[in-house]
Amino acid sequence: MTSFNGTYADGPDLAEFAGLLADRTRAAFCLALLDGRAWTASELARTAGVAQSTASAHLDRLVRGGILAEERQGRNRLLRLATADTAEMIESLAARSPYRPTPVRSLTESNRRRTLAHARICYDHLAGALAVAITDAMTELGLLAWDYGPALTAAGRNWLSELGIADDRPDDSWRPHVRMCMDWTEQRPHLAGGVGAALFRHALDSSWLVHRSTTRIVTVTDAGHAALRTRLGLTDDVLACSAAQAGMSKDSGLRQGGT
Amino acid sequence: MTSFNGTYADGPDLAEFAGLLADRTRAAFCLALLDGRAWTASELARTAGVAQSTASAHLDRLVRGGILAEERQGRNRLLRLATADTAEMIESLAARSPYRPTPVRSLTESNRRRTLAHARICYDHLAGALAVAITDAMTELGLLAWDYGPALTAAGRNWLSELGIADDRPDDSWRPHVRMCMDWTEQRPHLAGGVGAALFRHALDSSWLVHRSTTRIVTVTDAGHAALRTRLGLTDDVLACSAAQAGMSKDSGLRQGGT
DNA sequence: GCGTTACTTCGGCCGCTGGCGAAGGGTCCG
DNA sequence: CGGACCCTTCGCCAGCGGCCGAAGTAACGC
Repeated sequence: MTSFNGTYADGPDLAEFAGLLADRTRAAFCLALLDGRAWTASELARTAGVAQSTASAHLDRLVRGGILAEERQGRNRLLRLATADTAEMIESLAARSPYRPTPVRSLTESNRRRTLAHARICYDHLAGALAVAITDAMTELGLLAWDYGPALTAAGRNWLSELGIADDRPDDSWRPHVRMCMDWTEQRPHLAGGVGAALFRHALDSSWLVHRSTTRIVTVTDAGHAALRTRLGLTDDVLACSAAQAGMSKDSGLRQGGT
Repeated sequence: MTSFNGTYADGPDLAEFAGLLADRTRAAFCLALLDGRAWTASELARTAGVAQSTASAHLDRLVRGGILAEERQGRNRLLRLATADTAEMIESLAARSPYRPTPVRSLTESNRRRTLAHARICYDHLAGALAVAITDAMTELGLLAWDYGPALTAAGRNWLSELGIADDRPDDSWRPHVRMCMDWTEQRPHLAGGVGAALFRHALDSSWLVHRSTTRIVTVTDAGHAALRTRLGLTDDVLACSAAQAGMSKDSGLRQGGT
């Protein structure tokens, strides 16, 4: 008698699905995979701080539940988020989730967080303060309009094609090509969807941004500084990693790392 | 050592948030509340088939987590989904969730499911086969365009204003006014967002549709039949509740119930 | 072939979470 | 004021679910 749920027994089993994400370890996997890469099982295990055996079972569940896709490569098990759509859902849940603060343990830790909050990868597009600033600037310049939900204006489409950005279709055609993604550090929307992804790809290809592949951190190159300043009117204080602080040495080191 | 999650310890606590929905009872509450009404605590308890004490604790958690909003009215505790946004999120999770079939226990049970799959309320808009058909018809007639994600065309805006539908802003202005909501019975998108809600409201106001308040079931009136046929070209087989079956007596009874 | 590496399976442990009913506190109504 | 009703608090119980480590299998490289 403890298990019978009367009227609403049939229908979608929301609890089961949500249960997939309702575990620290599995959630850590999904958040890590938000960088869009494919990870191996042991990388994920190490990141989440659990034994391989534990990770293995969790990964089974996530794959079976359709959240992750796996690909076997020899003795490696490669895991990625199943679809862009899935990433979108996880983002939106993450934005609603309470922030779990952890005491800062070191200076490098502090730097990591600051750079992460400034610009990071969010599956296939850019997130963080910089992403929000870009979105704001595009609105300011009349490239984005918000009247009927976020959309590119004619000027916006021109702007993109001047950059040589192919305006390709999103994989799921019924989903908006221009979409907003709630930024969990800024609690404000930033550009996502097909256009957001295309713009991010362009920024990487043009070496405006550099992505060090082991983390989600993205850094702005000198070329990126110039481009974003002239094309979007971004100011230096937005482009630099938040208020000038320690860690500039690291920053500048990374900045000249642009290919 | 069992609880330390290394690198990803800080950041959004996705697991905690997902945990709110990862319980049969709490999920049942949320799904029930998708009808957009405010329910009392005991109504919810009864629907989910748990003791009041159990429900009380669950409701605390859901309110504390920001999923539900509560309002005390004398000795009653009224609960509703916190925002339209919340409803949207729950819908989207429900659409991804596995369908949990339950053996059909009776004829009325079977009828209930059939009518629910045909047309039901989904927070502030219409869902079910009828909603999908309406969306398809609007696309067919060039009222909706999908090129850059779903949007109203100029013709669509005219069509709405001919109906006298105020094209009001959604509460969250950064979210698309025209949005698609994945239908969990049809597994195809139907119209939602501000426009979807306005259209549904109009349909109720004009007595095209009738909503019996104790369930999520919506039925089409004779006026609704006529209107949807002439305005959108819907055919009778879509308008009637799926393939002609038993239960017509009930149907016709409801249909003439239009105010 | 051998050792190494990557992942999986198994058994056992522990703690969290959800369940109940009984009793207690508000609120409403007659 | 008394009874009915709605909700909450409390104590207790049961079971699920996550964790680990050890042993087993499968792939790679020398």
